[in-house]
Amino acid sequence: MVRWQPDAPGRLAAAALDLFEERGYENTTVIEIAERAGLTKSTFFRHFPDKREVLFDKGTVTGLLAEGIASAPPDAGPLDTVADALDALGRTFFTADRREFSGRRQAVLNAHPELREREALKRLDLTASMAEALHRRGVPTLNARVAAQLGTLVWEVAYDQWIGTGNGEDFGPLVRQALAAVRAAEAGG
Amino acid sequence: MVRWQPDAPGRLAAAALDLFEERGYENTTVIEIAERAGLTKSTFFRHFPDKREVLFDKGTVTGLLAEGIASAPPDAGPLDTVADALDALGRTFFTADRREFSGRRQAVLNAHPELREREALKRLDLTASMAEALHRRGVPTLNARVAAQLGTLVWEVAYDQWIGTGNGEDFGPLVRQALAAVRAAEAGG
DNA sequence: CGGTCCATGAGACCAAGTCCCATCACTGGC
DNA sequence: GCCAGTGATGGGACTTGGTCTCATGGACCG
Repeated sequence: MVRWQPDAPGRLAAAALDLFEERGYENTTVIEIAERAGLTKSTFFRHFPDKREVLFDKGTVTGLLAEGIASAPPDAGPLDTVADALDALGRTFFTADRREFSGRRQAVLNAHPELREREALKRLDLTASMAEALHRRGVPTLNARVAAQLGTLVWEVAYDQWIGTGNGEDFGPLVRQALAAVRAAEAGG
Repeated sequence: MVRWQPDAPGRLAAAALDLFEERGYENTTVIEIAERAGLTKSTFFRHFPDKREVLFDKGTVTGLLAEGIASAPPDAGPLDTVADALDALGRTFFTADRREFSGRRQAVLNAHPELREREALKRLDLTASMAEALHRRGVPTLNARVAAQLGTLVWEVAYDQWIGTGNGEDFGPLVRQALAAVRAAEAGG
């Protein structure tokens, strides 16, 4: 008989997602989230810096992406490097078992301005960290920023597809497909 | 003798910027901002939906940019269209007399995560509205999104230059210069 | 059996944000 | 000149997010 149920952060996140779906973000209290997870407000704020953050994970994606960029083939161009990193990220993070959760989460994020705002910040930081990682590979600053902007777009397109796809398609092919589409649009635009 | 001093929102914004510079965003209370402007908390929240918003203006930039895109020469390519719109925006909004204020404001934004977060949301919405405006001109969705991403980068680069420039250079030339640089980087990346 | 560690609980406290009602100068009609 | 309506402001109660400090009690180790 254990005293504490395991994985308090995970239970809090699950409870929060449930409640946000049921009553909406602003009609859900932190205390209610904590209670549904069998915990208290104190414990909630010990695991998450604020209410919004309960639906985000602490920089793991950013870190993995930066690693992926660093360890891409040295002769790859900037945008291919980013695509490689996204592909690797998909293998370790956007696995089939996470797809349903990601879809529910994304729907909630889209529906609530406060959460969209947090997501916007994450995306900005992600783009900046991609550019920085490319720069560390020797890509000139502005080229790195261009590739990061386009890479972010590739990511958005692929992620939307991944969530929307009914048959559980893998993330990697979707990335490559999105990359090709963005390149075509770039050439034609 | 008038009862109310004019331009309450402006006075609140000025007071807020002063106080954020002096003591930092999180060490400044909404009540203190209101008092410095000779007003009260009630009035503050009547003019701004929340504390962060006091340093942002209500969608005027987004609106002007969308207009600029709609009224660009019909034969211009997507990215040129965006650059045109940025140029027009510079003439009506980023005027020389606003440069010092913009610089102070930007320094404060950069220094405080909560404000950076709001800025990130504004930027995301701006990019989305650019893409939408381009789409209304007949640009295919993905081409529009690519141009919006690159246009946002052009804007960032030009805006940094504009703020950093000591001799009060006009916004328009900085936009064209940034556009050329981004295009060169795109070709070389 | 006893001490230490660590995740949690409890509750006071402050500031952001909402809401409702009072106030008071200005305006226009009579 | 008086009176009613309008609109920006003030005041204060109230909820909730977020911080902080201290207490609790099981687990692990000797």
